[in-house]
Amino acid sequence: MRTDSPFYSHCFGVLHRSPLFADLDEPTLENMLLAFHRETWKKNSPAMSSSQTLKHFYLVIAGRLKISRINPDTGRELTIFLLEPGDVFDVICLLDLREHEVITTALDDLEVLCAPLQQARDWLKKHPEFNRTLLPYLGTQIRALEELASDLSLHDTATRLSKLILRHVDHEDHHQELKLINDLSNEELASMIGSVRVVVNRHLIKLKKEGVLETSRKHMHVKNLHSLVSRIENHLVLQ
Amino acid sequence: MRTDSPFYSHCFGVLHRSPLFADLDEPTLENMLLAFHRETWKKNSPAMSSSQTLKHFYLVIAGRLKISRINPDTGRELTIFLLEPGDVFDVICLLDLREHEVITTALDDLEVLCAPLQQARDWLKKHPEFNRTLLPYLGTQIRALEELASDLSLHDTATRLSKLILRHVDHEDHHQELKLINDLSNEELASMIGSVRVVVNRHLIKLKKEGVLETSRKHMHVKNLHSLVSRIENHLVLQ
DNA sequence: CGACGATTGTAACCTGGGTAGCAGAAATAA
DNA sequence: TTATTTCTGCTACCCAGGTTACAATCGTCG
Repeated sequence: MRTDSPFYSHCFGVLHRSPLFADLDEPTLENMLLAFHRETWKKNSPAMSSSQTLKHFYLVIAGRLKISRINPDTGRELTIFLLEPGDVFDVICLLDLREHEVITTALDDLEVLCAPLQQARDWLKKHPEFNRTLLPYLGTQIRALEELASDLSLHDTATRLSKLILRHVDHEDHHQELKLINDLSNEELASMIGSVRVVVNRHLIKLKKEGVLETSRKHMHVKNLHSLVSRIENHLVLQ
Repeated sequence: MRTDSPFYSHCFGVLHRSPLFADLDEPTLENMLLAFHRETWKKNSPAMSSSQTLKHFYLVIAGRLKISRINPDTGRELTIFLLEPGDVFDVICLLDLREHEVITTALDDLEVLCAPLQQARDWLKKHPEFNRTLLPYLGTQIRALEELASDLSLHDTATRLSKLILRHVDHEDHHQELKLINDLSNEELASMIGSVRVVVNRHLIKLKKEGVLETSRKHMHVKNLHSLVSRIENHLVLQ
């Protein structure tokens, strides 16, 4: 990658905001960036295959990348991760070099940096500070997975949906818009909580009628945050 | 810990069979063992609390340790991990030093080694070879969690139970006994697949009637492995 | 041995959340 | 503009898998 391109400095900005890279010093970062090349995918297209992630390591620069699994018999899909700029993929292959069978989908026009997987593993050895930032990053990923699993088994769909929304409320924004997921279809939301479009739609309508949410097509924002919270804590299912 | 005790050599044996430690050389292992002290819990008692795992790092030497989550409203439990000798806990705290709220239960009389968490983190820095073995270990943990989550959302209880059994068939043993879970109650099995005793019992009885399994109280072994496999692949639900 | 707790077998019943289907609205393409 | 696709809203229906309850059986411990 050329160091004088505007894209290069854009990448730099993304890295500085990523928990994985923010702590690294400039020379290390520059060194890493040079090993990457750029790849892109169009919105709503399948992205890297599981054979590619065995050979290459990706860093999301722009757009969202959905990592999911599908039951081929029923067509049901479960979103495992929803990656955003600053995230890397596939961390599991990085750890054990074994194939990781998942479906990847570009939810937006996607821009990633790509380096040989072995290269990334070398960084782990050579740059202990990268190792130091990777471990907490792994921690949050594992916690997210564990939360997903236990929610699926311990909570009903209404609670899971409320938790999903709550987790993405932008507290900085005084309108309490949702970040990352505010433009997803009911179908995509369903995939994130391990349910189905119709059910998500049912619950969303109920939440709207009760004045908790406001939605227009592919957009939603929270009107009554407090009610949303108490609904999760008390498992309230009001009429 | 004293290096001349029989317990010490027992620990050595466990470590040599653990994927996490098998690759380390003798001096490193000895060095690590010296930093540990021994702790025990009685069968069926709650083990370490989530505040303890923030300060200490544990290595299972004997007995099984169940890591689970509970929905306090319903009493439903989901087993997240079932740790056996050679496993360590809590890897998530090791990664990010944040509290990890789970329930731990000793399924047998439990013997663990315990070291200060900071000590374990130092090993990661000082012994790159430990780091090297930890990463693949993390990989298998993450894969297990991901499998759990997607099974919960994409497969029915019959399939999940069959997969659980299949995963624990001891192929070395020509009787195809189950390892690790062969003496668990229906209740515990249910917790492992995110279901409920009655449902697990229903399916087990069906499997027995069809000659796939044989069970006596708290014990089971597979009679027809082939049928079990095809039942998972084809999602067969025979009468 | 006898009694008590834990586990398993079985039945009756109920409902959350799934499937199937369609109409209308909104976005997108032609 | 019209045509086409993608979404949302809504209805009717159905069943896997949950709850509850109880009897039978097994272990084990005084």
